[in-house]
Amino acid sequence: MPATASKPKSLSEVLLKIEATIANRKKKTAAGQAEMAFGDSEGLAGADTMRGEVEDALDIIQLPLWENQVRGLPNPLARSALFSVARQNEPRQHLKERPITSVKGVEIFYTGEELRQDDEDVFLNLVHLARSQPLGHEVSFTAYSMLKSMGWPTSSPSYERLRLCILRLTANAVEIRFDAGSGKRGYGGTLVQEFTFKDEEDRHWKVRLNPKLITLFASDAYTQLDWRQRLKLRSPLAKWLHGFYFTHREPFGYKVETLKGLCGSSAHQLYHFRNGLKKALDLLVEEGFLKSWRIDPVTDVVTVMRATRAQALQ
DNA sequence: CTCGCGTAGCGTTCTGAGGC
DNA sequence: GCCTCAGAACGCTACGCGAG
Repeated sequence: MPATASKPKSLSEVLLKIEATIANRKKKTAAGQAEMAFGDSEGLAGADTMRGEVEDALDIIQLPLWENQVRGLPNPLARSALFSVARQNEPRQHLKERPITSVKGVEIFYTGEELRQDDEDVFLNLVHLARSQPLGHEVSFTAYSMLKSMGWPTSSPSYERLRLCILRLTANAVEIRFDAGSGKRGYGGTLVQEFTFKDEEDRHWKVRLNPKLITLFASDAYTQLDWRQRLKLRSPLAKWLHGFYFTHREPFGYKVETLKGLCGSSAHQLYHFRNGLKKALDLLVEEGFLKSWRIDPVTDVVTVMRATRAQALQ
């Protein structure tokens, strides 16, 4: 098997490679042109390799390099029921081209096993790991480190839970259309493109994300979520609200019923959901994310006041 | 020290009943 | 229609252990 040019692993490596290639090309120009004019096969092969490398390099797509204590969360995902808060012990539904409840300006159709907040945790973390290299390249990690970084226990059920989350994120089809700043955008595909569980040699799990995911991470399409704050929230509804209100600098008022739909709650009665909502909002105040909240007794509209950064850090 | 696994019991969440 | 509360279900956690 002929040796192939190794793929560059990071943006800086790619840039170095391009510089080296260009320098090399300049050196060879005079002699190279003469060789190629005579149909020198090595010269042509070299030119092809070089073109491939440069094309590869120009195609590089990389996520924004946010800090370690935050996670990049695409607004359309936070403002919809794609990652729902459904009861944990309820069997997950298999959905087929199901329209997902979302705010105005976001349209989502989903096929696959129902996704919940634990899937979102895993997805956010995979994207976080993937941000340091070009999208579409393999991301490698140990299950243990992944569990630790999500604050999950490292006991056997958690490994299985993590495996199933990645499986669900791989075996689906999502169609997202949303308005962002400069007009309508969209994404279609799986959330995780490919995975390998536990490489026999190094015990690492490997996943590959779809490069087209970059559409969801344009500067006006995603939010940098406070990860440590999210980790402290154990209730799925509190996690969802945290993500939802994180994408709103000045949150609008939403009716309890609207929030129930947006978060994909499985509560049968609205007052049951209202109870859970009150507890979750209290939790967000406790963690310093919200300054206060209120449900209007007449209109049933929920209004929240976000804490300033300084207040949140206290 | 990191990683992976097993298990008992706790805790969270939802539901239905009963009352207002 | 809404609220409170007790019971049920089961997922999650704490803890300990072993391997590398």
